[in-house]
Amino acid sequence: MSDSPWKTAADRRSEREEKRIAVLRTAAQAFNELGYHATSLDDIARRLNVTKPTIYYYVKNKEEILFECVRIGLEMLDSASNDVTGHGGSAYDELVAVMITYVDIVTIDFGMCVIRVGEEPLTEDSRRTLRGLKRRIDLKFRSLIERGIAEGSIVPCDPKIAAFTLSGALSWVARWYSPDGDLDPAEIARQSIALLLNGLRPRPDMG
Amino acid sequence: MSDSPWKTAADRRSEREEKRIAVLRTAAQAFNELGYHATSLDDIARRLNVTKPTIYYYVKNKEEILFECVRIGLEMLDSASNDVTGHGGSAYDELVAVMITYVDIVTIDFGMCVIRVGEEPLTEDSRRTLRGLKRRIDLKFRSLIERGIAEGSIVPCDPKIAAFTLSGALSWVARWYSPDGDLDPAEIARQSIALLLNGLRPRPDMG
DNA sequence: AACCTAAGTTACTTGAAAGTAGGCAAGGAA
DNA sequence: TTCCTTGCCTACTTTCAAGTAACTTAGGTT
Repeated sequence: MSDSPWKTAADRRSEREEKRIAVLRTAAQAFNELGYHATSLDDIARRLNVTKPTIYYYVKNKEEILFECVRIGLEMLDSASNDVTGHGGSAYDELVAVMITYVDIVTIDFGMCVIRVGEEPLTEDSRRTLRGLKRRIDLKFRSLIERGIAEGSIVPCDPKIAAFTLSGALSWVARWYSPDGDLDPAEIARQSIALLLNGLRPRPDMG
Repeated sequence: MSDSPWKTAADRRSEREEKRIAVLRTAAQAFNELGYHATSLDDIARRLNVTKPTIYYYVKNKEEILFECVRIGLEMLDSASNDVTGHGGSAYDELVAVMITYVDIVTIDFGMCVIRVGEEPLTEDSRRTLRGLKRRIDLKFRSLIERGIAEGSIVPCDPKIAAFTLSGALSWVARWYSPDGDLDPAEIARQSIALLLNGLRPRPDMG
């Protein structure tokens, strides 16, 4: 690692990439606070201490910004759920691990953008691409549930509806969670997941 | 009931009110399909076979349309949850009944608008009013849960997080449910609620 | 007959935000 | 030195949908 004050071409490329990510992350935060339409490119630029045309130096247009935010959020969810898989645990254990990381991701910028903003403002083309990603995540949930049912570690149920119900309960956290509130994401995740695992009805067994 | 072809003043008043509701309901459907911003007043007018200024004859502006759609949806949720209460059942039974009607409501126009569109496009003033209504519904869930815990019909848990988790799981139905799909709302409600009540973990007891 | 009101219409204004044209400064390259 | 590229700016155009002005027509009222 040289500490030369001069930048190589590679340095400049990665600086540019960092700035692009900063644009996206700042936009994601603004979208999450104000909504997509209520956020102007001037707003985003102001938060970055630059002007609007600078934004266009890093991204094609506003639509691309949202598309990328949601795509990154979905990639995070997808890869997190893959990382957790195949560590030799039961399907039940893996599902729990996936659920925990799911909450972590949807409570911060890109992940939150997936839930709060969604793909509604995008063109049909972009939506199709993102739906593909969503589907992969959904199938991950379903297949874990199916495996769990087969193993006996998960109660028999319709895996499709169960997957929607779980992801719904966890996604919803992104809508009401506030970093200023008195509940931190880890605690929320713990309790919500406990409810989903054990149900509202008391169990005679204490296991 | 006279069948005179002439209309009384009361007739005309109620016809006007019906038309206003038609504007709101049509708008809600369009909002649910396309989103608030992607729906122009011209779109709504076209669906009603009139022109845009006609819409303004029935409502003040676009914001009022959304406000009313969400307000009506929330009123439906609130009054449904009150109707169900106090029939002498356990808190658990009442909660189940509330959950069933909750799904019914959020899968059709005004109710769906509450979840799919939300209040993000509104002014802070309107949002405050609607948040008040939402809070009442949330407190209904919480108090049922608290009562259930006290009675022993519901498992001990944090009522706040539990209420959010339940309403989240059920609200999410409004996001993926499609009338064209092969799952009808009653079936969805039955299965999701069963999962929330019993949990993912198998129970040794078959009760 | 003269008039009013309800319920529409056509044709316009307006405003906000997306997106663009073109300039300028700094820093390395020839 | 001269020139090119990068990165950012000021100032502009464009677009699109919300909202409005002012007319029309049909019925009922006096």
